[in-house]
Amino acid sequence: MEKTFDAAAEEPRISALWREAGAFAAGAHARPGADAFSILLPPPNVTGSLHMGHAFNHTLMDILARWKRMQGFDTLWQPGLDHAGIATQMVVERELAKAKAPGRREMGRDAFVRKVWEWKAQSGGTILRQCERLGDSFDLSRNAFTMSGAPAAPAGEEGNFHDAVLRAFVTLYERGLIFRGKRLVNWDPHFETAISDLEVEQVEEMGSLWRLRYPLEGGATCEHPVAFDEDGRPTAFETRDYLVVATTRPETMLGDTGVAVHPDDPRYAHLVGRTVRLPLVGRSIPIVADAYADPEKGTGAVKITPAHDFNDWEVGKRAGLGAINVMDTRARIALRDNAGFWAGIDGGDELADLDGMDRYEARELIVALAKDQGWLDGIDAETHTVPHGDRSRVAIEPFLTDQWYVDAEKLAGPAMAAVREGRTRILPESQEKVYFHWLENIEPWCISRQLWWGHQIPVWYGDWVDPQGRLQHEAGGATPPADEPHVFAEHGRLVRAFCGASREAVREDAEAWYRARMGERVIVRFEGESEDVAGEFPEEADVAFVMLRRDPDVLDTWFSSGIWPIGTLGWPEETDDLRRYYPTSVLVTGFDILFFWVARMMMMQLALVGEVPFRDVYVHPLVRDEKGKKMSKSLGNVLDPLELIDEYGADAVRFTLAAMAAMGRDLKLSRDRIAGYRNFGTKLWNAARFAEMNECRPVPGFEPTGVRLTANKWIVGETGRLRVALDAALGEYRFNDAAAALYGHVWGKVCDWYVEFAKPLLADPETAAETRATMAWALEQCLVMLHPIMPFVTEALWGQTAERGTVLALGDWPTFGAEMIDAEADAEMNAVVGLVDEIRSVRAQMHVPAGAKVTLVTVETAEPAWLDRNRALVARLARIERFETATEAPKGAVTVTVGGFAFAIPLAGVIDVDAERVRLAKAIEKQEREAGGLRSKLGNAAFMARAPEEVIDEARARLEALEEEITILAAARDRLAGL
RNA sequence: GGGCGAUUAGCUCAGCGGUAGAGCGCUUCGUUCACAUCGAAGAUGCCGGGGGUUCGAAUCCCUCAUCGCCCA
Repeated sequence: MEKTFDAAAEEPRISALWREAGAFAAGAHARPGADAFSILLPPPNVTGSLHMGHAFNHTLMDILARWKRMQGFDTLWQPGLDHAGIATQMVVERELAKAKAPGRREMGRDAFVRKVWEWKAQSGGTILRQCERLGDSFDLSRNAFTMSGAPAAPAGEEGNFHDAVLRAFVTLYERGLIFRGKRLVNWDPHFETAISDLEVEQVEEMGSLWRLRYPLEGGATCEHPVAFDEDGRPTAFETRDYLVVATTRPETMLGDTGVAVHPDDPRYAHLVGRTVRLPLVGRSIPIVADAYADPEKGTGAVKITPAHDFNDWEVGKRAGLGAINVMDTRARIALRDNAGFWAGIDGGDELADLDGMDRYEARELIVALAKDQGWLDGIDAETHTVPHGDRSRVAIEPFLTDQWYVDAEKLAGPAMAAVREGRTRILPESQEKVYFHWLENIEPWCISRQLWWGHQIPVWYGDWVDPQGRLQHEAGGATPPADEPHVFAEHGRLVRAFCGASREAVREDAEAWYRARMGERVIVRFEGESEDVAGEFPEEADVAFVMLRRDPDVLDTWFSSGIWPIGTLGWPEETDDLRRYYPTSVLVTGFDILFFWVARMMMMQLALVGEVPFRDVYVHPLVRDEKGKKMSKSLGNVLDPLELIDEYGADAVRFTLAAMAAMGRDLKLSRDRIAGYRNFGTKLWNAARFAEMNECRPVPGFEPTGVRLTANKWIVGETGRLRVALDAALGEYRFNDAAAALYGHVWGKVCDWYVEFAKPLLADPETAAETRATMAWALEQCLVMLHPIMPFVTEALWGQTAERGTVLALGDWPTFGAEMIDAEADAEMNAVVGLVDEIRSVRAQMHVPAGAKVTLVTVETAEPAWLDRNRALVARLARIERFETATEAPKGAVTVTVGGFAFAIPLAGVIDVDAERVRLAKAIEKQEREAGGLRSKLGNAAFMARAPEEVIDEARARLEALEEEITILAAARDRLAGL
């Protein structure tokens, strides 16, 4: 064997081994009749590449999957990719621009979608190959994709996911849980699409607060304070014929439809109901009373632009103000063909200059005009939060449009109940509160996107026909009848919506509806279909013809990933997989997508199949850099997991992540830490190397509880202890405890002590055979139990140390436990360890040369039995040459105590009396401090009366042992005084 | 503004009612036949401040301070 594990060379070979063995197939290594353990890979974006967050998330899942698989559960780890609407469309558009190819608009929708599929075939899914480097054991034969089976999907992209998404939409639509509405949305002017609340990030920016003067109409005036007394009360006023409003967005004044003041604001009470004349525009707009106007902020009067601000929208609704949209989809001022804008005004020349201008240019121009025309009252610097699109990074524009919404409030109830009733657990518990808080305050979820890459909404529109059979072609401005839920106003006319999972279903539905209103001779066609109706009604000339146009929008990516749990298992078909693996066992995810994904999956699965999607949700922290900063490309502090794997090996990276995965806190990753765990792998490797050199090979039928030698019994017991601790930790997602238990066992027990104990035993023919077998077994168990966290090095050693019938990934997880512990062996070896530690410590402190051999004197008539039996070990580990007994410690010796026995080490000529005096004094002081505490405790009547008996007994026993040691040490100190 | 969390050894963090822990770093010693990606030994803590509950508090409660994060 080499001295170290060559991760770079071995890892690909081992990955291939697993692939060939089909080790990750669902159900591999399942016991007959085993329960299922299923876990979903949160589908990475098809555009993505593996970053540290994935590496962490995947490592935790892989540990669970490998552990459960080895335990014999019917394990499914379901992988797949997310089509990631905006992100992918963005990437492909960027690629097209880079290649100087025609852009999206030039090539048209169908061609563009084909391009995206081409791109996906070529470079999508890189991330899944990168996952192999990490050791992810998901079942790639079941790889899913959120766009599989979509109409334009090329060969090889078949699947049911598209059908499932449409089915989900139709089901929710039919149950009234999806609706269409005209309201303000968060509009991304860069991508020209609506986005949901969650995709908006609030960014704090330095900005200005502009004060604008709006002239009062009808001779109204207001008194404005100009001087104050020392208590801040106004003492002098000036009469003004204008109102000052403060705004951070002067450009939206073009769409103002009112000015609000607080109802209790004495300054303006008399003005409520009057009007102001909007500068530049010339529109008369009312002054309204609304508590939204904060008397403390600005001037206390606030301009109201319902079409461009969420708060103003609400004020406008309350006050009955109209909403005038003054921008286009790219957030440019749009006035020319804007009928709503021109209604009732004729406007000044400046408006022509503003038309078509970007919103920020328009802002500058309007401020300049205000200054020139004397209605700019002043400018204050102010910081404020500005909403930004999380993908585009541009300021979003509240925008009045028709969009599809999920009535999230109705879905939230069952999602909260499921957690409240414990059908789904969220861990750590603190995340439950976050979950509830969000669901309790949930707003309708905007799910339509004005994009091309995604699931096109399965809704078609045809002209509305009223119950009397009259077509409403030109019903401009008509509002949909209240009793008709499927009727909407589209581009100024009424349309009837038909929703269905297939064209056939929609055609049938539509035909039935139209025929009921217009007679049997109605032909329904989809846009793009032939308009030739001759074949169907050859005899009839007066056939009514209805054309259905599909809603061009696509669904929010999170709508489709929201059904990931059932969609990947074949829903809406009632598949065996669904029965077998649903609900999934656990979802492992970062808290950053608790709302985006987890809560929505809960809502959607409960709505669609009436059952929770997962039993447990383990919410893990985010990976940050060494300084605790979120890793980001712009900060340049990104640690690339692949680079780290190249440098330290996948096992080291995985172990580090597991070791740092304590619940509820961010984890800060450092290279030192990874190097440390790489060293741990080397340590294990060399223990195996030692075993190989000593011909320790697994013995078939080896029975660990049948060993005779104390040291062997001891390591068998320690191994049992580890299994219990490890399973307990993993069962509660305490990955860091699992990692610590393994580290402590392998390094602290096996390597530090058992290997050393074994050395003399291996040299003695009497004890060699049993020790070889035990050593092989103990190491084998280390490999097995370490495998979920460090799969590569353990698999390599597994294959190297014996002929195996199977890969370790499909090895059997142990079930032994506390019954393996032999209390006597435990006590004996602990005494040996204690003695060796004491002697080593004394030697180091007395500066005894490392190579020097010394004598150990038991200050007693006879040696304790445990020492007698383990002389060879102590001799070797503590460098003892001779063992003696004496009733009194020799002069010039140092004293140590172990298990109530006093041992002396004669160091005549070597001993530094002063150093020994200091050492003893220090030891006694420490013991006395503890003993003192215990004595006062035991002397405390309240403690004796109220503390549990075990605690009292424990304290007594501990005090007794302490006093014994103190006696010995004190005697040693007194003897020293004579020197 | 609302909510959540953190404050423990030089650093990064466990522990969350019964004797203060780990890794890294640091100091000293060591080329003993598994391992220098190593071994042995060692130092370092009023467990953020104050108050309370309790026989007993790093751990539970209150409060203050500081720092994060999420939602407005």
